Amino acid sequence: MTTIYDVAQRAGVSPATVSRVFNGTKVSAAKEAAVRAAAAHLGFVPNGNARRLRMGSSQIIAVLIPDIENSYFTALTRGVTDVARAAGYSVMLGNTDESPQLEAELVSAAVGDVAGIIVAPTSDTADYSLPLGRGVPVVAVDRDAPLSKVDVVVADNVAGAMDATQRLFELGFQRVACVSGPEHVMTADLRVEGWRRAWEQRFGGPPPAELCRRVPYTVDGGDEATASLMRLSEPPDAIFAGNNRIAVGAVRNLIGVGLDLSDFGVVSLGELPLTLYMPRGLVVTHLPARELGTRAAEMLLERINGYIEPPRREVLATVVTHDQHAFAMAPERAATPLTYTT
Amino acid sequence: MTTIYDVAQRAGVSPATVSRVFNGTKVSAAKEAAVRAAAAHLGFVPNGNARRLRMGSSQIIAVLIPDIENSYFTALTRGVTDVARAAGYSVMLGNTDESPQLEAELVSAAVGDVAGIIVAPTSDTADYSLPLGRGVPVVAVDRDAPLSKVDVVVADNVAGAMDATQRLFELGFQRVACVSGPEHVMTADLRVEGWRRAWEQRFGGPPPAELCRRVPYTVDGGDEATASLMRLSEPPDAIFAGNNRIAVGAVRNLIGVGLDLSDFGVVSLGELPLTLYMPRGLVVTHLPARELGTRAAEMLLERINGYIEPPRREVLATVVTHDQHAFAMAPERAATPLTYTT
DNA sequence: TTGTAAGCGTTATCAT
DNA sequence: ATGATAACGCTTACAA
Repeated sequence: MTTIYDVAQRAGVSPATVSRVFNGTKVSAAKEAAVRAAAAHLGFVPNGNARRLRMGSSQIIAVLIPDIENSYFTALTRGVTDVARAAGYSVMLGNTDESPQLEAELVSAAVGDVAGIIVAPTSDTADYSLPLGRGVPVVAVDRDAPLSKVDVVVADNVAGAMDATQRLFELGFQRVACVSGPEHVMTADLRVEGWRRAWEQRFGGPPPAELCRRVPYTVDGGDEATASLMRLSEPPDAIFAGNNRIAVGAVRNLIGVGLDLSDFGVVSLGELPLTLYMPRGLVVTHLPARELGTRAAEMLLERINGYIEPPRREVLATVVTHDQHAFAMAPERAATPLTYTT
Repeated sequence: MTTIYDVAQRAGVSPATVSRVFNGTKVSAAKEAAVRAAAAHLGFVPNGNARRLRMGSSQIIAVLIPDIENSYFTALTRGVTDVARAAGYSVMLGNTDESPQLEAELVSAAVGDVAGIIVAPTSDTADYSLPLGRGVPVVAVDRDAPLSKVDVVVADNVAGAMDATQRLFELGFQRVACVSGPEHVMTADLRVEGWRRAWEQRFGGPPPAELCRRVPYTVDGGDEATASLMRLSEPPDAIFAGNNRIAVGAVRNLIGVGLDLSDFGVVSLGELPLTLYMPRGLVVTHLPARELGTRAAEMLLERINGYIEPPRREVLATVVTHDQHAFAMAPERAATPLTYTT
């Protein structure tokens, strides 16, 4: 392995000068040229570990998400990588699989390797005292981390869910059910809350308990919950789906039993990727996934750079973003899109 | 920052003993307990940079993909992370955005930080002599890297494309056009070749040049190419789409102009994510995305662990995988799925 | 501007 | 089984 000593020798300078060349410190043009020539000749690449050990900083940030195959988290990650790269940081990716235990493992693996951590907590009991204690800042994204004093960037889940549900009421549906994610997952809890509020505002009372289901954030979860809901003696005439996968499962189930989605309301909180058709009647509330990621990355970089004020909490509105993939609906439908944004 | 010296002092042992405890070397039970207690009390986490510097190895592998927001590459990445984690490695993620220059930047940034690199080359002129020269193994995935002697794992693109196109002919379509990715992107080239062969086998001669378009691997690319194709004096009656995004663009365009997909053939090489509806007439050839990732990771780990035989090249068949998200089609359709696998 | 030299926190070699 | 100690490759005072 070629080191700065090899380069220095070949260029006829001291190791310090080589280091300076690669760090932008002032060096005479002649020596700089010699160093660069020598480095190129020897194929020298600085040893990142040595550099980081010496400088005590890491230039890597960890991103821990529950599901790398969900376009929502993928868009979020894209936001992070863009900001990180622009600041000279690399991104280390971890898939927590919605498992608090796996998340904890990944966090402790990351500490000692990274300059900071961006995590979508898999549980409202997640504890980040380990990295925090080591001086590694943490930013929670998409979901709160109530037990730890960390910066937070989340979407306005209650408002988004409430608006989405209200939209179904406005469309004339009466019995709007809710299929949300697991208990103790913050986004899932808040989306139920939004649904509940819309219901109360509409009818002046709480919704029937049997109309609300909590399932994994998966297609199958949405499918099965929908099946179960439709077996009720008084089934719903519309479903508020807590995320995109659940929405797909719901639609899959409804189509499977031959239901026409123009007569049955479905709303997805969160956009669908690469959508070919938006079925008639499907309403989509867009979540600012990429912005969540960029904002989280910006806040993390501030912390890394020494910002020490008390934790901040930012709530991003569910923005009016025209989904470039969502308008492949039939022409007559395109004229009056049902796509709904808060 | 707590170091092994702090722990050693508190536990009344030498730093070496602390190191041994954390590396599984034999230590008396009493001392081990003391060390662990002290470490826990102080919140000690080993410094990865120091360890890696000393050991000369990194426990991190870089994954460089062209588009983190494409479910195909996301599934591939998932495969890599699973294998990597099982072996105690972390994954560093880079988005090359299909840009050879950006890819080169990410590669040189990764060298010196990682134990190995898995990359989907953005160009058939990609050169990996830098990492290779530094002893950092590289595995090319999804696409070949003909200029560098690296291990390769790819799908059988020619066969997949050929079979897909043949399927359209079998369905009775006559003028099957091809919309593939950019020139010099290997998968795009090979998929054109597969289409060409199917055409030749069907008609005994080469396809008309104007029936083949090369565009970016994007929805818009597929949309625009389709529009252009349909303006031909003799337009196609079916389209072979070189990847999932292009397929979505093609379908979007066709639906936009009011075409019924039961009368027009479209085949996508590569699955669609979270698909709500499979339009009648849409054929999907599945690519073994996750397997590509796991295999690439396995081969890379072998190299990292000292395997020094000549470069290997593995071609994965486009497997018979029933896409769990792709069967939400109308019931009568589900009975005779058009989903096609090679 | 340039060189010398002292660490950064760990592991591994050598004694004990 | 345990402890002292010398690297690993780099950055950065401090000198010159």
